Amino acid sequence: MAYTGQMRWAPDARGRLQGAALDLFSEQGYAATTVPQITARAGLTTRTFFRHFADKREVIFGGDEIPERAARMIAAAPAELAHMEVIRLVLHRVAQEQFEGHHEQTAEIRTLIHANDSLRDRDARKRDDMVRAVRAAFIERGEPPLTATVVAELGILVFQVSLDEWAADPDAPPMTAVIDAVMHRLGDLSLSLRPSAAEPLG
Amino acid sequence: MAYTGQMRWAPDARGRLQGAALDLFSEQGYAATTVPQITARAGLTTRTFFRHFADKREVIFGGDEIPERAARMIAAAPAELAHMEVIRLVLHRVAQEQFEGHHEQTAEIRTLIHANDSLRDRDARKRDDMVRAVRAAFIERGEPPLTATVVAELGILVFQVSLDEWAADPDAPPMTAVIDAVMHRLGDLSLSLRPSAAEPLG
DNA sequence: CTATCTGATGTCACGTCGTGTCATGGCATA
DNA sequence: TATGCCATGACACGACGTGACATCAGATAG
Repeated sequence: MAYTGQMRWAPDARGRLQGAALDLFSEQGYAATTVPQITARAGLTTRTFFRHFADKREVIFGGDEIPERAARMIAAAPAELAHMEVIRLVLHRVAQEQFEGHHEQTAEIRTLIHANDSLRDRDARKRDDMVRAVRAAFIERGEPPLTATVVAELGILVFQVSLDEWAADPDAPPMTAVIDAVMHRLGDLSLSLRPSAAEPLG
Repeated sequence: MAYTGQMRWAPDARGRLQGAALDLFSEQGYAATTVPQITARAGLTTRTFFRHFADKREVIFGGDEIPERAARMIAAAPAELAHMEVIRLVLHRVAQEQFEGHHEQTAEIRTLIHANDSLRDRDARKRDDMVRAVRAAFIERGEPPLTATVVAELGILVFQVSLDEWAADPDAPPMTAVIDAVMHRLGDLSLSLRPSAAEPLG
């Protein structure tokens, strides 16, 4: 299936590499696919692959703008909103704009990631990157560092759990609904952290 | 500093490799240290390194029994304890038994990890492994899956934030106190998730 | 005391990843 | 036509990680 013709100056080299990689990963698995295989299918050379992606995993994770967008949304959120309501607002918008309507593709990528330790590594660090970005945004809002840390961790916790729950269920409700469900469960659990709260535990 | 003598059958090869690696990492940095350098200092060969550690990073992360121990503690915890009190109990014990008294060494390792993306990757996946173990333990206790997921994520969130806060501060209070502080902050923040809670926000 | 077995280590060859460096080919612009 | 820019190619190379087989110390049996 490798192109023998002159693809060198065909447009969208990066996109061709991503397409070829995703195809091969689903055909043979991630580990069994080599970079030369990918570039052969895309009609490019190995060296060019590493000009577009820092390493083999980035062909899946590359071009993620969620941290920046989330930070901007937090900065633009009404000042009077409670911490976790800012989180809810941002997550809803990210869900709608980035994921809703791409359920199948998202599920495929999540499956791929969960099947390979090297990709799980990278996915877990991406989560950490998101936490850092959100934390910085809340500090920018004037929150004390520990509060910003915990809010950011909580927000990304909700995001990650919701994303995997949503992606794993073929008949899942809209991702915004999953987010709300996770946040509600979080509220239940946190009750026992506040002995002052006078509600009995379920 | 490389041993020229016959170290081949000297005891504790694994420990010698870890010691040599940690020394070299702090002297030259992680990325600049090669596996042959490590094995030369430990008086062994490259091949032997990879018999003891699956890859170069595992010389830092290897031999981590926290997930198993945490799972056993959860299984043994009194059935009437609220979710987050089980978490608090387990985290206190892990803090006391694994970290208290090793502040300096812990801080050094955390610094090393935070300075290198490849190690951050691995550290982030280790966190995910802990979440999975804790989640499984709560499911074993009879919790529904989503509750188990969120409890586990929350628990490990507290652990990770507390560990880094504690390690980063040379004059930190006991780690158990940091854990309690983080959990208290978590309770504050979660208030806004429960509109029914009648307390005003701080 | 010797034979044998076992497990850790050594030796060697190899494939893949990822980078440094310089050469080349298309395209735009003057 | 000349010039420069930039994406890509070509090549060499070091480091990572693995498979296969050889070797050596110590334990155990006879």
